[in-house]
Amino acid sequence: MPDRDDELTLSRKVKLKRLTDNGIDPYPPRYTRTSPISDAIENFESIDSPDCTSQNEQSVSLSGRIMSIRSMGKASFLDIRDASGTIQTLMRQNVLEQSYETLKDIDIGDFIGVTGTVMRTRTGQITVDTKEFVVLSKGLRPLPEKWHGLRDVEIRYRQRYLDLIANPQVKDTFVQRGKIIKGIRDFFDDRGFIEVDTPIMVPVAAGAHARPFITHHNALDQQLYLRIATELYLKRLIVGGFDKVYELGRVFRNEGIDQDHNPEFTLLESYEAYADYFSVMTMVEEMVSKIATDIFGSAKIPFDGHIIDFSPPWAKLDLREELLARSGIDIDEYPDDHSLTQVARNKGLDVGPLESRGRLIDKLLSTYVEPNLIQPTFLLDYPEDMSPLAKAKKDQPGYVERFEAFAAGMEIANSYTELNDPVVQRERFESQEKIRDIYEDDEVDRKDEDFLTSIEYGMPPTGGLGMGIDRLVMLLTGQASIRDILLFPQMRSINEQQNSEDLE
RNA sequence: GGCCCGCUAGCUCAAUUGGCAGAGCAACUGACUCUUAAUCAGUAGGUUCUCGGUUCGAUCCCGAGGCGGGUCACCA
Repeated sequence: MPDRDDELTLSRKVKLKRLTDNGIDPYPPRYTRTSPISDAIENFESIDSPDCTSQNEQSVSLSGRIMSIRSMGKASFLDIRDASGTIQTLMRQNVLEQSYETLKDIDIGDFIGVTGTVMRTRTGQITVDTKEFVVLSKGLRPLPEKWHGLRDVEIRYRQRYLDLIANPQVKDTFVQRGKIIKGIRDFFDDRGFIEVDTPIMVPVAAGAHARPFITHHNALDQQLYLRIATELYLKRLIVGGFDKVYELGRVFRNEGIDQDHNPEFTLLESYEAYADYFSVMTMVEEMVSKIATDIFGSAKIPFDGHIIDFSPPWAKLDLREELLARSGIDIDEYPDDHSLTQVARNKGLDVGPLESRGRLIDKLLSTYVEPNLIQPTFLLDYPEDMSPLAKAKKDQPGYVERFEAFAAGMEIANSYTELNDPVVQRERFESQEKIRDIYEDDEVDRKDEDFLTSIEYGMPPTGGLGMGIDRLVMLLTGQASIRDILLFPQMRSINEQQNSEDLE
C-alpha cells in the first residue's frame, strides 16, 4: 500500500491531532465494556415491555467499530459493531454537551466506547441513548464502501482484514472452518486418539509424491526440507507404542497454485494400530457425516449446484473396474509403462515421453473417474506402482489395500493398510528411487532410512488416513476456491524494487 | 508455462469511432434533535497498473512488462 498522504488520510490525521490537542487519548490502553453488543440487545429484548420500563434505565457500556454515521446537526446516529453484532447509538447535543463537539473528529472506521441506556427509537430500532463516549482507536485510512463492500478479489486476499470488515459473510466461513477443525479434534479425542506434533523441518521430505521446499539450518550447517506429509513420523510413533495418534498440521508442497491447491495446507493424518483400511473407511464416513450434521444441521450439503449427501454408507467402487467402465482401459492388460502410454495416447491423453505406470494410471483416473465422483465415494484397491507405503492385497498381485475418498470430484481422503514389512518397504523405496532416476521425476517419494530402521523394530498392523482439511472445509462451506477458506492464501509479493531488479 | 479476461478517485462502477475522464458512497464546507444506503446545498479529489510505440490528439489502437482472475498443462 502506498503511504502517500492523500486527502482522505490527511483529513483523519488533522482530526487525530485535534483530539490530542483537546487532551483526548486517541489510543487509550483499555476499555471496560459491560458486555458484547449481542448480549446487550438480548438483555434489552428480554425485559422490553411497557410494564417494566424502570429496568431499561440500567446503563450499559458497549464498544466497537463505527460502521456508519447519520448526523442531523444536533443529534447523530452511529452504528457500532463488535464481533457479536451491531447496535445503533444515539448522540444528542443536549445530553453530551461539549463532548458532542468531539464527534466532528470521529470517522467511520474508528473504535469508540459508549455508555448509556438501551431504548427503542420511534421506528422501533434498539439504540443506546449515549450519555458519554470515548475514543478507543482512531483509524487513519477510510474503510471500503459500505453498500457494495469490497469486491476486488486481489485486495480481498491481500488485505483480508478489509474483506472481513466489509463482507461479514466471509467471517462466517472462517468461523465455520474453526468449528470443523474443532469437530475433527473432538471426534478423534473421543475415540482415544492422542494428538501429536511432529517436525515440520525434516532431513528427508518423504511420505508423499511432491516436491518440497528447501531450507537450511545454520548451526547444523545442514539442508532441511519443509515436510510434505506427517506420515513417516506418525508411524514411528505407532512403532513406539502409541496405538492411536493423529496430527492436524500444516504441510508444504512446492507446486502450482489454483482453486484447490495452496503451497501450504492443513493435513489431517491418523494412524491406528490393529485397524485396517476397512475400519478407516467406516471412521471417515462417520466423522464427515457427524461434522456436517453437528455444524450445518444436516449431512446433505449444497455444493456447486449439487446436494452432496455425506450420510453413511458412501459408495464403494473398485478402482480397476471403475476405470475400465469409464475409459474402456483395463490396466491389468497393460502391465508396463510403454503399453499403457500407447493406449492412453490412443485415447487422446497428453502423455509425456517418459512417464511411470503409476503416474499414467493417476492421469487416467483424474481424467475418466474422479470428475464423476460427485457423491461421496470410496475408490478401492490401488495399483502398487502408485502406493509405495501401502500393504499388498493378499489375493490380488500388484494391488494394495488402499482407498481414496472423493466428493464433488475432489479427493478428500487417502488411506491404506500400512505396509509394516520392513524388507518389502525397503524394496518399495528402492524402486521409487529408481523411478525417480529413470523418469527424472523429483516428486517421487523418497527413501527415509531412519523410518526403515524404526519399522525394522516391528510395527503392528495399522490403518492410516490422510485428509485434506482445506478441501473438506471447501465442501462443507460451499466455497469453490481454496482461497476463500484460507485466511491468507499465498500471493505473489508486490515489491516494486524487486520488479525493477528483475528487469535488469 | 500456454490461452482468455480484468486493472479508471479511498471503495463500487461509467466513459460514444481515438476528441476536455464522470457518477454514487467516503472526504471537506454549510443546514438539520428519531435517522437507518438519512436528506438538502456546495467544494475538492486522477501517474486511467508501468514503460514504449502509432497519432494533431490514446482510458480506448499496437508492443513489452507487472499484478490478479479463469482455463489448460502441472499437481493430490
